[in-house]
Amino acid sequence: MFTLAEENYLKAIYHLEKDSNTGVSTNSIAIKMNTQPSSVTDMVQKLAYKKVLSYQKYKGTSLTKKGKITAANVIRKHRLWEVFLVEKLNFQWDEVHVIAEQLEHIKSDELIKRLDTYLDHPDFDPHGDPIPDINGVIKPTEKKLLSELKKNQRGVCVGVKESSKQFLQYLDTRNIGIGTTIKVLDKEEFDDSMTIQIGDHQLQITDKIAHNLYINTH
Amino acid sequence: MFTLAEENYLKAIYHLEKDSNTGVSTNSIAIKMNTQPSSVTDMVQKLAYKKVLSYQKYKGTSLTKKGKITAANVIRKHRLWEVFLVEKLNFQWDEVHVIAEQLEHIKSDELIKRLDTYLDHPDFDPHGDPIPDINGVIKPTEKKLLSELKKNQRGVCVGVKESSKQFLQYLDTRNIGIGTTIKVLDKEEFDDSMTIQIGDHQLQITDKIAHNLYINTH
DNA sequence: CAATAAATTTAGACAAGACTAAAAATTAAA
DNA sequence: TTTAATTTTTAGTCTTGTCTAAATTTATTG
Repeated sequence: MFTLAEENYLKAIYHLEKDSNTGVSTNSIAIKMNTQPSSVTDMVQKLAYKKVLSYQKYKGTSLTKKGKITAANVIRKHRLWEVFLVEKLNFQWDEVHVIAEQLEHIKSDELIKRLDTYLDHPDFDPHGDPIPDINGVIKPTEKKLLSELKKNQRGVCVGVKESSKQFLQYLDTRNIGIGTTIKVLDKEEFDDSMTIQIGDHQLQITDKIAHNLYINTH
Repeated sequence: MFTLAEENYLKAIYHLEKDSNTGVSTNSIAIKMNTQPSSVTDMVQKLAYKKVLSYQKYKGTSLTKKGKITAANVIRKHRLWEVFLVEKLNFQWDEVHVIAEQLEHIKSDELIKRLDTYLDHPDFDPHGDPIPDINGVIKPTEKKLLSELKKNQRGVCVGVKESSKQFLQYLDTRNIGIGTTIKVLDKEEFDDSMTIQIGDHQLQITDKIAHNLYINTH
């Protein structure tokens, strides 16, 4: 198993690899981890020995399959705990990161299995980021306008197109925010209005609203 | 702030002090912590410097007020998490200790405050042990037979007087076990039978049952 | 393409927390 | 009350993860 420090390095490298596509440099890891490059070199050599990443001196690193799965599992835990903190303990979505950084290192497969069940197998965390499955797989997601969703499709709100005060206020009073899960219950052909489900209550919205909300779906 | 290791020492010393009343010896800590006496000496000197315990060479240690509060807070977190694991994630009471040992070190006062609220301010953990309040105070508890409780009094099941197979099976089928919270809804003068509440359902029991269940109350 | 700049690694050190072996203090016992 | 046994502490070492400073490799640029 992996230490707390090792897990944090794996997570950082996973994220860096994700949005760069090339090998991850020592310096970029150091910046992300808020540490010195020399510390990164030490750790990276240790992790290479443990076969979770491949490494050549001066050439940067990239995670092996084992490394990716391990990292994705830490991220899975992080995001599930975030859902718990927001959905059950009523934290705001922007307050949970620091606490989830700690909770993600709790070691118990059974705990995470039960937590996932308890939260009803969420697909996204409160920031709208997808939650990897137990095998580290993240189903590909698409960012769409709510208006593009079909009847019975579900997704999570990840942003707005228009950001006028009035619109944001509209969303706020209806408890729609980043991370909110929305399901399309019905679509009216006539005027493109929709009936949507938010939490346990329904809402009728016009197509103007639906055209200005970005939704993540699988 | 305290490190994980420091918190574990404080917790161990707190427990040892509780059931001995005298100064705590280096060896007893070593045994409890599953470590070497020399390691204990090192740590105890460090903790003395931090003013959470008083220490004289060769004379053993005892926690200061600050030390006791710190230890009790770790125990508070441990027990609240145990309630969460059993009540919300449906773990068995004997499966939760190891996981709670990890969760007790999560640092966030707000988290614990909200968890406590979410669990409806429980007084006892699933083993029947009392949960200290935020100031580290444990309300004195009394172990009574269920039959001694008055109407509307609450308590938590901590053991049985009779332990025949039939009785244990009776309890099992009615979801009564160690840690189960029981509230007396009504007492019948005529035959000393009781109506009690367990979770969200009610149950009628005879005085024989009530005379064989030990209950912790405040 | 040589020289300078930037990135990376090595070497050596440190703090936390643990261990072993040996020394010192305390307690028990003959 | 002197010896023996037990407990506790000290001294020195180890591992993990970090750091600084110096050395080395790669990249850049005039």
